[in-house]
Amino acid sequence: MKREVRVRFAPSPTGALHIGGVRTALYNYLFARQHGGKFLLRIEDTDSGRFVEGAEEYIIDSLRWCGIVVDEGVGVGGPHAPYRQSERREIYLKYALELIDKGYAYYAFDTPEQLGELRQRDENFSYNYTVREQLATSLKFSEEELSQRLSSGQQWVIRFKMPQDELIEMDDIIRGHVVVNSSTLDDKVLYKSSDSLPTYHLANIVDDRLMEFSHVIRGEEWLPSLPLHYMLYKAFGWSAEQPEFAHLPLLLKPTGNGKLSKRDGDKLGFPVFPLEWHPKDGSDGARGYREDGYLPEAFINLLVLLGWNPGNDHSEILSMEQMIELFDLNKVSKSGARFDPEKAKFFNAHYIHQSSNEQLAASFMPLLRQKGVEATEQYVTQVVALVKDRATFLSDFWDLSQFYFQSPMEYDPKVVSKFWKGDNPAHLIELRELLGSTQNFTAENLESVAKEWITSQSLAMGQVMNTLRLAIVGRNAGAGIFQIIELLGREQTLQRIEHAHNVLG
RNA sequence: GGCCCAUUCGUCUAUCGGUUAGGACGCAAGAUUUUCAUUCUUGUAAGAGGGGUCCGAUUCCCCUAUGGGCUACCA
Repeated sequence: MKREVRVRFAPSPTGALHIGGVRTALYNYLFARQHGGKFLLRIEDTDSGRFVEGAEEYIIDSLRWCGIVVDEGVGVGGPHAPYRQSERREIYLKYALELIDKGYAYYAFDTPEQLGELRQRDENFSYNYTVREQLATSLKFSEEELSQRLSSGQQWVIRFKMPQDELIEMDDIIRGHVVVNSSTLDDKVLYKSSDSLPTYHLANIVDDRLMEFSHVIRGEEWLPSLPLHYMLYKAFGWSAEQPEFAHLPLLLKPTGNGKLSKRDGDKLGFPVFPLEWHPKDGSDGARGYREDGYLPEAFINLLVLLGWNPGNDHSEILSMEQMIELFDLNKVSKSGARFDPEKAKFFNAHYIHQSSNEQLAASFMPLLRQKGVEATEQYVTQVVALVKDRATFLSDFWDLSQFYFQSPMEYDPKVVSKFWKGDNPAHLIELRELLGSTQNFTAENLESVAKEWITSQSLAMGQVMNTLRLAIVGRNAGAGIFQIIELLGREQTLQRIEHAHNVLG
């Protein structure tokens, strides 16, 4: 019997959501949608010390921008609410105590200072079966001493009693069968009295069970704690209901070694976060894909391919719908994926070229208004049609199209020295007359009229055309010159030629 | 150091033991073009090393090397 697919994205609100995290969310989402299941958002804020204001909103905004829809959880609610672990704190202690009752866990009274000392004395110190009987734990205390310590207000933690020399056999959808000897593991803290909060491990297992997840899809950094998680499920007697696991490969730096970090983006000139991040405490923020001019479709497309591929029978250009249809956890690669900013650009350029002129114009209008440009949506749509093939980012549009809205402020010196010489300026005056008197002011007609004239005068096509372009555009770039001229209109065209003469002589 | 995971063109990857090792990005060349682009065509470039198993290994096993992750009262 197959159970209902329920998966979750469970970030910790310790800062902006890294693109690796977005990819994890995306894979979870695709998996859920493909199986007609639910995608949940849970916030794991059990570390009061690392809480960052605004991080949760950032996470929600990022998912929304990417088009990843949360079915249940923080921000939308649901039958297992609350979904913020800090609001579930009263749940966890019960489970920790249950483990103590069953003999799978124990109280430990070591202070952080004492532990620090132990680690300093022995570099390889491990809190495990070799030392727990000697340390200040409930394992060696009499009941009286234990209750005395507990009631004295002394701080304690509950640790998992990792068994000695037991083979823990695990299965991972991506990595296959993994076996670890329990003796190499330590007694992880499950619950701490200092803030009455569980650690990740306990909260994670308890919540995953309570919220009835069928699969846990998370980053590879969690693989080392998978044995502990297996042991916890077993200790609670939940092994039969335990979710299936899939550990995703990490996202690596574009160059050099190590996993992608915030500083790589700063150094190499690309964003590591989906959205711009402004910490409320005034510390350094970071740029985002959205603000850099990426389309969300391009962003998720480049992200989905970092660790997964639809295979040779399919294009790498994938819409969310196609991703949902094709995604396959079994085909996720095992090794870390190096992020390639060049390919990111390719995807964005592609999606911009594919976008409708109306859509692009709509996102361009606000920027134009900011620049103080007055233009109708219809005109902007026509402009966009002519420039979009030259754009890689939404943010390229202004540079690419400024001359459609304003006369050239300056003329590219290189182009000037190449074409504003000899008889060219004089010819341009003649061409101006011609354009001024041409009745049918369309690109097609203008072009044939101009070419006919150039040929009849035995002039060099390139010389005349480029001089004209210089006067109209200011540099050697842009769409076909007659398309530009048609859009600009007769009056503006004649004016610009005249203006060029006035400025360039 | 210990434990775990990984290793195919520069990068992302395909290959379910037998292929001229395929695709995409990048790069290069060409075509189109009055400019800049777009687009199209072609090219470039790979199984970490060493042992096995097998008629046959990129594919399965072992060792080495390299890379990565974890090793907190962080997630």
